[in-house]
Amino acid sequence: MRSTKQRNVILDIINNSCSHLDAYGVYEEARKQISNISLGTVYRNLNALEKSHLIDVVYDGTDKIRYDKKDFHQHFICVKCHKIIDIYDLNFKNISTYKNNVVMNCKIILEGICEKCQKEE
Amino acid sequence: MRSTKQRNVILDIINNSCSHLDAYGVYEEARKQISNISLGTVYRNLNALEKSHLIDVVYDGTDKIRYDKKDFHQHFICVKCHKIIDIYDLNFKNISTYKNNVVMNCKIILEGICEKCQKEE
DNA sequence: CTTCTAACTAGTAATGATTACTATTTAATT
DNA sequence: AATTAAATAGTAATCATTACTAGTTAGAAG
Repeated sequence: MRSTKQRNVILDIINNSCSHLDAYGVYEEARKQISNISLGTVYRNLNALEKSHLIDVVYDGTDKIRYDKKDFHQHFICVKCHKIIDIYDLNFKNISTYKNNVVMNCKIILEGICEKCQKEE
Repeated sequence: MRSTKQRNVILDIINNSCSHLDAYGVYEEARKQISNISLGTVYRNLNALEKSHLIDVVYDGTDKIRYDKKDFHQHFICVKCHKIIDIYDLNFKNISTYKNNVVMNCKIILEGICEKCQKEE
C-alpha cells in the first residue's frame, strides 16, 4: 500500500475524531484539506484501511457504515436514535445500565480468520 | 402489531434457521409457502420484527444485513470469507482462538435506550 | 354474524449508499 | 531521469433497501 496525501489525510481524520464519521462525513472533512478529493477515493481508502486493520467499522443500526480509530474500547448504541457512546470502563458486574443508559442487549463478536481461510493463505 | 400469514411465515423462517439469512434469502424461503409474497413485505416485516425485539440482526462485513433468532449466543465472523459461526460456549480465558479459528478482534456492543431517548418516551 | 377501519400486502418505482470504470497522475524503485 | 504499478478525480452504474399506491384483511365493536 503506497503512502498518498489522500490516504494520510483520511487516516488522520479517523484517528483524530471521536464522532464515528460515515464515508460522507470523512469526505466533507477531507475536502477541507484537499478541496477536490473524490468521494470514490474516500470509499476506496476507508475499505483499504479497514482491510489493513488500521481503522475499525461500527454499525449504528442505520444503513450507513461508520468508521472508528483502532483504540480498544466498547460501544453503547441507542436503538432509537442510533447514538454511539464510547465505553472505556466496561463493567460486567452490573450490565443492565451504563451511565443512565438502559442496556437491553449485549452483542459480542469475535473477528478473525476461520479455519478454512487460514489453510488457503 | 397484527398477526398476518406473511409475518408468521417470516418469523418461523428466522426461528427455524441457523444460517443467518439476508432479506433476499428469507424472501426465497417464504415464497415456498406464499408464492406471491412481496420482497417489500419481507423487508417491512424484518424491520418490524427487529424493532419489536423478536429477531436480531447480524452484520457479517458485507453490505447485506443478516437476520438471526433471539437466542443468547455470540458470533465469530471471518474477516476474509464473512462466514458466521455461532458461539454457545464463549470462554474469555483464552480468546486468541475459538475452535481453530484465529481471533484478531473482539467487539462488544451494548444496545439499549440512551438517557435522552428515555426522557422523550 | 356484519360493519368498520387501521394495519397490512403486492407490485412497482424511487432512493441513495457504495462500487466500477476510465483517462490521467504520482509514489517510489531502478 | 525513466519507468511503471498503484492511486486518483470524475462520472456512470449497481443493487440493497425504502417509498408509494391501490387493493386486501385482521380483528374489534356493535
